Amino acid sequence: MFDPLASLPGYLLRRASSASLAELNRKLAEIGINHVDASLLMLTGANPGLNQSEAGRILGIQRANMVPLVSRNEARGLLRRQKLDGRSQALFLSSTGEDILQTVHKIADRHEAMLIARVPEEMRPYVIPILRGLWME
Amino acid sequence: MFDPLASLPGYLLRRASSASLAELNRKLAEIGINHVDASLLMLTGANPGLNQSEAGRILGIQRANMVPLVSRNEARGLLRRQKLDGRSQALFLSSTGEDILQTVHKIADRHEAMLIARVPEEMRPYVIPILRGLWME
DNA sequence: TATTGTTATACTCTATAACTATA
DNA sequence: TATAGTTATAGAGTATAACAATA
Repeated sequence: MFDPLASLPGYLLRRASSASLAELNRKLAEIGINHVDASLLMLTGANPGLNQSEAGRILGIQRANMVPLVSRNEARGLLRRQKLDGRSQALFLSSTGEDILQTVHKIADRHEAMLIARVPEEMRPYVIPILRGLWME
Repeated sequence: MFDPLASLPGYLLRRASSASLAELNRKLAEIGINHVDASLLMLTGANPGLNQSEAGRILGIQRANMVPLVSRNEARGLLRRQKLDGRSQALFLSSTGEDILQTVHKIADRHEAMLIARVPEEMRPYVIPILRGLWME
């Protein structure tokens, strides 16, 4: 059985991404969130007060889809919204959110370490530059 | 604005994969198929007569989800099914399927070349080994 | 007993269009 | 006019459970 896809970077990218995501979501399920929630918490933790649309642009999530994402994390008590002006609202972590973010970082670090460990040591310095290159928009 | 996700291989993997996939699907739309159809055609072209479940296992697609995938490509006249024994059926490309596969290969080659071109030249030899490493199952 | 193909279904993710309120 | 947030909805992708027929 020959797999002609196994030498295509685009295909490998998709399979690697999907496997990594599934594994990360299994880990994050322990604290009741998924990888999208985690990315929003990490972004908000690093940029308190950014607004919802900015967060969406950085995360590649459309305005309309930010609504249920922010709402459920607010409902969980992890995020809060604060009116910036009449139309935009700033996002902040609650104190519970700050605590959860520590755990998120631990889980993410463990996950990233597991990923990188699968790459031969001499190639590891190239992982991030290569992935940044492949991520074209 | 600081993006703490931009240095996480797992996150870069996801964003790179999603951007690459969207671009590939735009190209494949010209011939009326998507990346999953393309992967099935390529696999079947390389392994005529493999059965539906085998194809699903290699492509990471569940049995149940192979049904509509194979059906629509059969309905398009690209694939045909042939009874192997009472329960399994072998997959083959039709002659139209063989023709379309040539175009698929051209599109895929163009896509992969575009991807790889975005990686600094001295790092290109590491792209496939790194992605294979990151693809853990 | 395990496997193949199938159906039906539910759930998540993402995309689009339209609306309001505001800058 | 352009932007922020929102609602509603449609489509695609994926996951699960169950079933019949067959190895």
